[in-house]
Amino acid sequence: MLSLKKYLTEGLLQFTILLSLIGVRVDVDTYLTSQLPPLREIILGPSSAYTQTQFHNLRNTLDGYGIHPKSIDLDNYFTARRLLSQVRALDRFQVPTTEVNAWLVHRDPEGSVSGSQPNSGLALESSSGLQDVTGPDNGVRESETEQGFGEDLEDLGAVAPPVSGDLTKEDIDLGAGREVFDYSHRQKEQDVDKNLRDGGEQEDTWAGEGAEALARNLLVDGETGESFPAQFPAEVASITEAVPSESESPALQNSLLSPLLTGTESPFDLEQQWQDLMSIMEMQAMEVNTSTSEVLYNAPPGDPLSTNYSLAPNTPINQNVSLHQASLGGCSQDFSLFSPEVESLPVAGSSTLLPLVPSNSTSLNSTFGSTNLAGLFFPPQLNGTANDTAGPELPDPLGGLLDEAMLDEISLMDLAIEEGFNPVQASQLEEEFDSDSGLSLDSSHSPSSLSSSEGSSSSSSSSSSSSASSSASSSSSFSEEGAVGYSSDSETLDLEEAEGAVGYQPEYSKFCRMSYQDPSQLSCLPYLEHVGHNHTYNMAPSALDSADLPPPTTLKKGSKEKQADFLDKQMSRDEHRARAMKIPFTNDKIINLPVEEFNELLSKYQLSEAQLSLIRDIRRRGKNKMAAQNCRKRKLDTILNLERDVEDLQRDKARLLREKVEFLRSLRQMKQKVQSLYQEVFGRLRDENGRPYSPSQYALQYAGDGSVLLIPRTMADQQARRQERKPKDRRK
DNA sequence: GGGGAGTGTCATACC
DNA sequence: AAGGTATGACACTCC
Repeated sequence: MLSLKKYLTEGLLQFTILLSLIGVRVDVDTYLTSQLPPLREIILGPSSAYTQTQFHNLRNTLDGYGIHPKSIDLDNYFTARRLLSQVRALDRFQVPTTEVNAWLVHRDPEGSVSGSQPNSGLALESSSGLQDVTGPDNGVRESETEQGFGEDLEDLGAVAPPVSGDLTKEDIDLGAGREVFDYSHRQKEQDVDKNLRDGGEQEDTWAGEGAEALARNLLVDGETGESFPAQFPAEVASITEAVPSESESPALQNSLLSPLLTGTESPFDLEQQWQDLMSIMEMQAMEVNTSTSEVLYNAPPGDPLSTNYSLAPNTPINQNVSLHQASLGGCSQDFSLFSPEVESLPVAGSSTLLPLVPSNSTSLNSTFGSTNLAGLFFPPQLNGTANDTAGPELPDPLGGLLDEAMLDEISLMDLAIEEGFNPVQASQLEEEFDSDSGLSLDSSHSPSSLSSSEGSSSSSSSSSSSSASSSASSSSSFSEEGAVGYSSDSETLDLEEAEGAVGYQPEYSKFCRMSYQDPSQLSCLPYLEHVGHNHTYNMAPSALDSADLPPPTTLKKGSKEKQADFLDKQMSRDEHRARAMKIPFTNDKIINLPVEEFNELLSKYQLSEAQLSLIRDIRRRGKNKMAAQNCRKRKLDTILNLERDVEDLQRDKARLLREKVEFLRSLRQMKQKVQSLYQEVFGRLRDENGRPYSPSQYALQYAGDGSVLLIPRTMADQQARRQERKPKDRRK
């Protein structure tokens, strides 16, 4: 992490210096928002090849800003820009495209040196990243090495059906959004959809869940809802189209793969992983959706991306564009082809856009984790053609490059999750809890404290009732204990008693009711400060009139009279009624006295039937009022607790997902080690004549007892197929 | 003037 | 059975 920061910092410095040297003002935000790389890398993870397109996007966007393509500072410039975007992505769920680093480093020399290292990781990257989406027009088949790698990929079981690009797209892209966009195309697809009902249904699920969940996220095309999975399609496309046809020797690669991949891929439900990641994104979307999504969705009609795309609908996703092409300035046709908006646009007959079909487990596998695992782990030298020419010492197929690139991507994936998700969301949530702002404040302070005080007050109410009932001096004890919700301070009591023991001070009693004997708690309840309703609407006019009659023979309207008027206004309906009916005791007592004391009190006075009825109504209503308040507080408390539980669960889920990613990374490293060992052991094997075994004819088989056997490839292939069937059968 | 929030009240069920 | 509590629904006021 520290090294990464240092790296990025240096990049930023370079970027700044370069900008000043170039003298070009660059609107970084425009770049970043128009390219939208992050989620793709997050999902694709270790597929360094796909960052190539981003690289070209960088260059393409550069065009619009007037930097000459031949500028010698271009690479530095782009590097700086990429680093800047990485920095910016640190606080979000954006994965810096470190894959670009690997690709760039090895891609540049590829034009001139590729032939010298046909089996290196370079071949892997260039094949998957450059050749993959080569459209029909683009036709330039790249080196045989790349083709061979495509075959390798296919053998990994992570390859889409070996069909033409169009058909592949038809198979994969069943997105509803696309149908909306392209009705004619949709009509054509309907027949296909019928045949692919299962896949379509599953995709509907995706459209309903994934797209909806991610509609707020950065890379979701709000119109088609496919853009987010469209990150996969990019890889699917690359992988699929990198494989023009059935492998020449499928058995060979299958057998080769079997010891390394079978059994390790199956335990993981990659679709589930994908959905988990989508969950992460979804949660992340909760954090960043507002700003970025708007930027994305509100692209102006004249958006150069869409415009460019509409002008050349058949333009393939030109991931195929090589660095060489880009450096020559041929970037105009490569416009931001990975932009989600562009990818989501309907392109009739286009074989390049391959929106993800989750139902296509193969494609899905090829897109996430395992694909990358498989693809990265596949030893290029195991390719028969390449291997036959290889020396006796099998070169490390992936080498440090692959290790580095892959681990970079994985670590970036973690970084994205940790930096983008964890701090932004989890810490934010924690901050919310800690700072207790907003609802959390209410939750921790007002509701809970209220509820606690409420509970205590309730208990104190009952206890006060019991204690009051047990105590001899009911009145005093009652006043001091403050009948729950209607307690008044001594001043109020004095006023009440001075006024003939009628009513209480509603304004203050509201506070008391809310704070339950502790008005000081109101300072913690800002949302209660404005509460000052006067619910006297149901007061009987007669009662009001009688109650509001100014005291006779008072010539002086002094402060006392004003105070009396104020109190009159503050009195509740029942208080006015009680006053009108000349009830000889306060409503507080009526309401809060224990039954025994209440009855005792009633027995002390000669009350009419109307008075008794009113008193009982007052008591009933008063108690019900408190009950309603308690009920509402409980309700609010429940909601807040549920909210907190949800947040806790979300945090737990994020943590579990991070752990899952960590496990996947460990698994990948282990696979890599196994692969290295495999290559080392196989490369050292010699037949009776001292010659190395051909990987096309032999393979190493791991036995259950830990031993390693050299067996013919055909046999290994058969075993591999058997192992492939087992998980399927288990699922059934 | 409409609508949300807060509150009181009623009816009802339950303890 | 009476009293108390819980809660949905409604009405009302205030903002």
